[in-house]
Amino acid sequence: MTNEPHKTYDHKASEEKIYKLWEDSGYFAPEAHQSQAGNLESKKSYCIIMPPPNANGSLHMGHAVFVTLQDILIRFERMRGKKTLWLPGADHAGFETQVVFDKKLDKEGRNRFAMTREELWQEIWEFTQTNKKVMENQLRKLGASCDWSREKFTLDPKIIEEVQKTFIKLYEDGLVYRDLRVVNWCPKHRTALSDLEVKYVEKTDPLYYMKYGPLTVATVRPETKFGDTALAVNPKDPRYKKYIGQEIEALGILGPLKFKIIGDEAVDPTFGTGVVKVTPAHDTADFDIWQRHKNEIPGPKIIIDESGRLTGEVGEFKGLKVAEARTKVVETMRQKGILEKVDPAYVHQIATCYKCGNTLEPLPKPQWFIKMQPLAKKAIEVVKKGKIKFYPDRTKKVYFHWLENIRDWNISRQIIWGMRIPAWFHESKCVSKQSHEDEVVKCKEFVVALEQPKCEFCDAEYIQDPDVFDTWFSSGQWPFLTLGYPDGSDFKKFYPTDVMETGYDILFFWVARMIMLGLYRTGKIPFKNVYLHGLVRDKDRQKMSKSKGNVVDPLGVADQYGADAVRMALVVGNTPGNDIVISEDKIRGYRNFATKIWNVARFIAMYDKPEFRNLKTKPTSADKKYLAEVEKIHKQVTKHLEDFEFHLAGEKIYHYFWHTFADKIIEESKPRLSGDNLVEAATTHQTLQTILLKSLIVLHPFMPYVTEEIYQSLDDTMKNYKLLMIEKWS
RNA sequence: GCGCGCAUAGCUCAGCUGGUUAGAGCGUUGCAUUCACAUUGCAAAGGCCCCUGGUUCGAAUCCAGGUGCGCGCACCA
Repeated sequence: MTNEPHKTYDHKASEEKIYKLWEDSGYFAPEAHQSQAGNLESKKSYCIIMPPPNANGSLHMGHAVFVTLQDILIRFERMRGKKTLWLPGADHAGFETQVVFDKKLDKEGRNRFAMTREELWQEIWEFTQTNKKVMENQLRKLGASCDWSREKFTLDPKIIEEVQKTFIKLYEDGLVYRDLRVVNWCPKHRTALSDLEVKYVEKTDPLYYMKYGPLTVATVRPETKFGDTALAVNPKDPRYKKYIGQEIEALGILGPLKFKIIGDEAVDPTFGTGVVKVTPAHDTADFDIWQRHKNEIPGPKIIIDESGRLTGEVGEFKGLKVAEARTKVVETMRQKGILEKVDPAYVHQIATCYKCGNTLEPLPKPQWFIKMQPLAKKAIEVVKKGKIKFYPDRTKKVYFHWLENIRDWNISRQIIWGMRIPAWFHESKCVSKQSHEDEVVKCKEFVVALEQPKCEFCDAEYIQDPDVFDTWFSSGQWPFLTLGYPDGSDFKKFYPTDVMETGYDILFFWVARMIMLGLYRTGKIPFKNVYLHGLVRDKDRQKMSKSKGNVVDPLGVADQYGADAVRMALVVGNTPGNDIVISEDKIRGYRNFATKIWNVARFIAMYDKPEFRNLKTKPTSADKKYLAEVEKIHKQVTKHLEDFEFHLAGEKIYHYFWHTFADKIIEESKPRLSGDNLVEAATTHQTLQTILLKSLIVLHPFMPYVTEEIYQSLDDTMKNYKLLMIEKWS
């Protein structure tokens, strides 16, 4: 330290060097602990599976949050002597990545629908591999002490195989089924989406009242008229009771029509006219009505295609986009006198694609669904019994609410970037035929299996389902997949993991599904604790977004102010589960704190004298008081970290170090240090050194770089180990 | 419609299971200093702890209601 000329901590000179020191030491891996004598002989293990960032871009502040919090926990537990494993990974992020890649193609004037599956796959593969490398280095820069030797990618062959096995098991247990349903279809992306991927937005639209013979129907979607197969009323509605079971004649746009009128409880007599047109192909509620009246009325009549244009028996409207068709249909109805009136400002919620914001088109599609209720029941149970704890505790109410009302999960996606579904369809139409024993045999329509099956009865081939899994189906299994379930030794050692730390925005998408699928596949909970952090916002509490131009790039500010400063800014003042406010001012403040730490260390080193070594020090009562004080802070920080109160832990040590240690203790020590009484000076110096070391230990999980840099410059007599990273916490 | 939250200094927020003069950071205003600190230190100003009622010896803290705001879920055409 004495020959260190810099007056400030130079993070640029330090970070890369220090990270290399850590990584080369091997202590990111849990195994290293066993070889370390003394401190790290504990048998206790501690594991966090890192939420795998999507390999389709670079890291943002949200990633910096989880890196910081998880690294704090890992470093804390490592110093406490546990065999810590923080397992990193990356997610292929099926749909998300395909959307990002679509945009890239768009810029280049290309289109994925004009590419072969193989070409597209290969290009996206390379794209994700490049991103993955970038992200790995960004994680390093932020100081993540994770075990790179165990890094996983969701498309590793072993992982794909296990995911497919889970699907097969679900199928064999009757929890996966294939069914024709009206699904959430995005006409832009041309894939179905799960219910969670639907974003409802409020919209004001005209409500059109259309005549159907003697009755009138109110709708916002007159263009779906061509797909009507019946009318429905509430069976208790006195106005319409008499019509039930009857057939009415109506003037349609393309000519006269006949509709049967049915009674169904789902019809709300207070809405509109109390009469509903049943369009089973293009409305989920209508589809359900049809399901209940299958033998009375015709089934889905498709008049809108996958790109959101009119198709089928729609006359001159064929090929029009839905919005255009609506205008023209309304115009035609007006001319023909079918339109009774228009309520111009009807406020309602419409389903949109969470990615592109386009209106979703409900379309009937056969898809793979997971029956969620049995899985949800167990997932509720383990949390109710306290086997999994939530931080903050209130988040579990939200978790219960969702699980208690859960609906079946559509896991089919009509994209190519993802894991293929291990289902195989019979090539040509299944034909019944006579076997040699005059029995009627039937080829199976589909087979669920890892390998391509052979048909027992004919020469036709089974072709694999072109669809892929919803990405969350694979990430929902991430904890046990990454640990090498079922036979991996890591699985035996580290599962269930200790903490799942992630953003509250993916509680349903990810956390709940990990619990359900983890329980289902392994019979055990995937983790013991769930810690949820909030969304990152700017100093005006605005959501960060590129369009607002308020995005703080974590790597940019880390480069400017140091990773330690960024980490600290993400911790202090941010309570569990609440949104995280960050600003450059705040980061600058913690850069100054790093400088403060640096100078405290420099100051103490300045007063180090070789002759102190031979003196017997005599701690005064003031020294003892100071030492007790730092011990108390140490205890408090320990408790806060055990309770996942990062903000309190960070603030406490920050405040202590600056305003007690630097401002008071050091200031008061100055006269003694420079005085003539050597024993007094040596004692004082000794006390300061002890406090410094203790502080460095407590600060290390939060600000690993500057603390390690200082530790490296300390005299060996003070240290137990070569690295602060593995110093004894207490 | 159902559910979950939040309302504390100019701004962003801490204040755990109720207990002496309500805290931090940033900002503002003075003063000091280049003595380890591209600074830092000392000090000051600034709050009906949303409103109303209740429980209590005592409430920012617990309960009820109200008001305002945020978020999540939801197949009313």
